[in-house]
Amino acid sequence: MKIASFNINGVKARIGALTEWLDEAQPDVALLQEIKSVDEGFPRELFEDRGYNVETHGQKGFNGVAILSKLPLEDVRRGLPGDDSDEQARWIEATVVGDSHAVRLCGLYLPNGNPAPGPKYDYKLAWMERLEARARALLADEMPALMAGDYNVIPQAEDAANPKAWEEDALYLPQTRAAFRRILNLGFTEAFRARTQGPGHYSFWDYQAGAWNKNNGIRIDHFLLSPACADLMTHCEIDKEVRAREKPSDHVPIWVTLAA
DNA sequence: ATGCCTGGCGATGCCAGA
Repeated sequence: MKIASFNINGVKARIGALTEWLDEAQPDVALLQEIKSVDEGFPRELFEDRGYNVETHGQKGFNGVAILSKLPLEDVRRGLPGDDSDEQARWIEATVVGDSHAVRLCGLYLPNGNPAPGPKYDYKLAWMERLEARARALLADEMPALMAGDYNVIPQAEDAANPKAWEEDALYLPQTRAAFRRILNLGFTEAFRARTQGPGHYSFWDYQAGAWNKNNGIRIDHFLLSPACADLMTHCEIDKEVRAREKPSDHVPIWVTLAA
């Protein structure tokens, strides 16, 4: 089972890039972030025509997440628990049943948090506390589970081409990285780092200042796997070349395969 | 030190992104 995550930076602006990638990468499941669309405006037929079931959790203008899946999506839940007043669409989860295992799939778009300090950074840290609580509950369920998406977290210096430039940034502040580590330390495996070590691996390049041409990137899109899910992982890769195409997102897809 | 580029909204520049 191939499961991909992709921050597409606007589904309507990315119809060409998104369908081209889907047709060639052929993921069984795609977790999408930043659809920037309300549910009624999501071009679901485009994906249904390709054999995908579609579940969205959108809002007007910003944010928004979706799941495309060739397998039926069961027990779909929208919104990260823990704050009923939070109106930002950043979390969706569902269960898929593979040949040998059912897997709980969570798609997330973690808040950016800039500028820090400030209310946006407070919201980011509070959101990460709620994420930790949900992560604990997923472990307690014992079903193989993963949480994938745009974490807006640079975990280590090696995950940025120029880490010095990020020292005051909400993506890399010590408190941000500590909150990310607390979730890993519950027992989650960061899929990419379980397979690939060393610097030079990125998932985002800014549109500005020639970041792509200079390979001035950061690695902020991640898959976190529960122990039962990590046991099933066979591959984890980043589709870097997607960033060089026409009218690209500023993020590229990351994917895992599971023996599920 | 700041903007660089892009999408969305909606009609004009501004906000948000990272």
